[in-house]
Amino acid sequence: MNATNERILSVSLDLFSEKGYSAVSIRDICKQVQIKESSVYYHFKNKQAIFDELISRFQKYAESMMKKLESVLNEQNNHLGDNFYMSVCDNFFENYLMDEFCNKVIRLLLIEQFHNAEAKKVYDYWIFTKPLNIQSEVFEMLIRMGILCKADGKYLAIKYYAPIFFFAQKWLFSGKLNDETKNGFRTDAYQYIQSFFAEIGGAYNG
Amino acid sequence: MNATNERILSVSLDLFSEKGYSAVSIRDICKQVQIKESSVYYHFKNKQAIFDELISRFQKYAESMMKKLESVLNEQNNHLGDNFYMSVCDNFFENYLMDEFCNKVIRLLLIEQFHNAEAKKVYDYWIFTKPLNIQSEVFEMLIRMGILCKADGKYLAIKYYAPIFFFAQKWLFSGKLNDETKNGFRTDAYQYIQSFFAEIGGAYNG
Amino acid sequence: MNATNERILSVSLDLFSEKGYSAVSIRDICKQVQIKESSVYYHFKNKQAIFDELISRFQKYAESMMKKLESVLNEQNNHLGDNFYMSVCDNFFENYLMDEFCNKVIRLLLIEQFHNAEAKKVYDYWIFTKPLNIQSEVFEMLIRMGILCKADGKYLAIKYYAPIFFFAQKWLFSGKLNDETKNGFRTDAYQYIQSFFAEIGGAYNG
Amino acid sequence: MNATNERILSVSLDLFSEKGYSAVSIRDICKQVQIKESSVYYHFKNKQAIFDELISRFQKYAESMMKKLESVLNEQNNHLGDNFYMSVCDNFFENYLMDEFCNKVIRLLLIEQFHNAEAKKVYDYWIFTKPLNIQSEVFEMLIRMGILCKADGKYLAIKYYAPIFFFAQKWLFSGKLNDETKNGFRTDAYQYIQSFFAEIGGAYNG
DNA sequence: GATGAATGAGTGTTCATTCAT
DNA sequence: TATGAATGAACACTCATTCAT
Repeated sequence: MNATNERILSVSLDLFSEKGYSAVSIRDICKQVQIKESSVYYHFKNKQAIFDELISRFQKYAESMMKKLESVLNEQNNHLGDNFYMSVCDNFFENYLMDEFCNKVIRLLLIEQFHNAEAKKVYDYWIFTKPLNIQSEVFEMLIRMGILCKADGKYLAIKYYAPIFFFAQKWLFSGKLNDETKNGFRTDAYQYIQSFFAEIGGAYNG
Repeated sequence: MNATNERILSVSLDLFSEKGYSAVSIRDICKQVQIKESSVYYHFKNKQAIFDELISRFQKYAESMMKKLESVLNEQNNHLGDNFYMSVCDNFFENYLMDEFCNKVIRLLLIEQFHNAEAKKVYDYWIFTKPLNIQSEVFEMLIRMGILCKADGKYLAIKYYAPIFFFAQKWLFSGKLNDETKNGFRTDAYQYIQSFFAEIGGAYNG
Repeated sequence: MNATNERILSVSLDLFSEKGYSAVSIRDICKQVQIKESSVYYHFKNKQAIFDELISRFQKYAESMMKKLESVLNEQNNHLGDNFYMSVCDNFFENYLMDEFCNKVIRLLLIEQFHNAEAKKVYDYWIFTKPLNIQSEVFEMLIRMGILCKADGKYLAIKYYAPIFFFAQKWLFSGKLNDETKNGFRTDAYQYIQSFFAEIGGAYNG
Repeated sequence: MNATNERILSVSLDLFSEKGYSAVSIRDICKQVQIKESSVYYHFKNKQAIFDELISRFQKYAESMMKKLESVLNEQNNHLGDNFYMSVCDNFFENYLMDEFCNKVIRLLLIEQFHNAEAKKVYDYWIFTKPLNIQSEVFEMLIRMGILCKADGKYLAIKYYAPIFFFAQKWLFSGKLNDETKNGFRTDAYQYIQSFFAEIGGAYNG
């Protein structure tokens, strides 16, 4: 559990998510892990492999997260479960955007998207495309059920998601993540969601 | 105008805004400017000074831009001029977010905010704080005039600005800026603004 | 026989004879032997010891080879046995220059003579000095027997051996050793030998 | 003339020709040139570029050498000039095999042919193919003129060249090149040539 | 017999910067 | 104004080797 392997990954993620991949040297990592530089290469083929492993783990985690969200959606057949929407939000906020590991990887991707085409693809998919798709599904379901009258679920999703994304940038992905910033985000986000659904038709059963 | 001085700045901005400050070497810059590396140091104290000059120029430009916007606001005393709001938007979009020079600097700040505390401060101020302040003033004015009934101008401003920011990220600050991306942004943004004001109370006189 | 010990030696010789001692890493060897790098050090003190063992085995083999050749010579007392000379050549070609193991070691020595004084000594002895000495003995015997009239057996030996050496370089020590290259060598070498003895006085009883 | 540029090349050639390309580090070179390691990269793109430049210069030199030899051949129309053959030999020995620069490059190629396919090609061409071609031309000319009766100029060339090559290996390409080794080579080579032409038909007009 | 883990010494290379000319 | 030449500090990475298990 405290294997060197994992310590390298953990320290690397910490540093990468603060300064970006290329601004962190193997020396920097080793200083914190308390091993010599050459030892890193016993555990990882090269610096890139550390990055890749982090991204790969993140993708596995994100995949399972999103699957869970989608299964919650699919369970709502004809009538909405109590607080079903809240549970989707909670999961997405607490176990994704504010999850210790996820938050750091997203931060890292946020930085690296500018240097690294692959990182950009991953970032776009897991921060834009995928969450928006799920959001669209939610709205389309609400429309199908006659709860929302608006026709275009996709555009609604963007409109809904943009402020969430905005608050996330403001609170969660700049500076350190701590209880204060987490609460800042929660307050802004939930307040916004409430007023959004109030406007849209009172469908929000909170 | 074709002074070496300016050519260094121009090439640097091009490269910095594509790959970030530290991913661009003096070599890279000189290759494009067609001078030798040592020559750079006749014109600038060091690499950082090139960056600083770019940021300084941007800030001067942004300052005058924002002053112009505020003066437009202050001219609207008791009754709104025709298309006053449109002119604020147009200016902000065309001469700021989509202005060749501004767009590149913002891109650069977007990248550098993660490595450089000063860059973060500048980015936050000119992309979040300042535009939101102006937006707030607009909404508060509309509320004062009785055109909007909503009480919280600041919150309204965020809600309004977030999707603009979102569309800007999507169209204007990833990949090259060209007519296609500009039009993509205009379409999304103006459509959103229209529906926003439609919901808020028909105050949008477009 | 399938002992790790032997597999290390075999793989090492293969690689050394292709790329030279220092261009082959312990990693490379272990990849092919399918053991971990640290395991090598159970069997050999260090990398050099692998090399040394190969050379030592080669020297033992060469020594016995040369002794056999000399005993063939010594058996020819007053009258030459049928095909005696042919048998010397055949042995030298087939069981030395073209022997799988010998060929690889000679290749290795050929490469290493430039980096390693000891290797140079071994190479010179077993490729030049010793073969030339035996050759000299042959010619001196032929002169003693009155078959050849030329006085200087040593110079004759060099003149005789040089093209053999040349053909060996051309066919046997560049690129892979296979039936095609072996036959190329045999053809050139035997044709040359025939014409050599034809010129020298018809002493070649083939 | 004492430009760093040239000093790097000169020292590199010295070291490369002694120990081979990869056994010589940039550090080794810099120690002798008395510059810092990073300075090398002002003059050459990388280590390989030093090697390439040396080979390129050698090839230019060899090309002009061989052209000169061929022009000597072409001048002999119907009757052989006095000592024409001697002049070909002298040139080839003194200005090629024993030329300070050439000798070192050939040594280097001799070593590198085993690690480097390109080096092998260059070595084979300038040490085997090209000299043998010229030698063949000589013999074919002598045959055309009726001075030699042997029909196969090519085979004759190999037979003639092999001992030269052998003596070169023995005297010129192992250990340092100095007056002693040069004289050793000259003695062996000229003695051999004399006896070769004596056997072949007295065509040697020395 | 074999290996997981670690390491010191070294390799080629990049980079921002300096300074005399 | 511009540049040729040089450099110190850093960087990612390789390699032979050691040692406890």
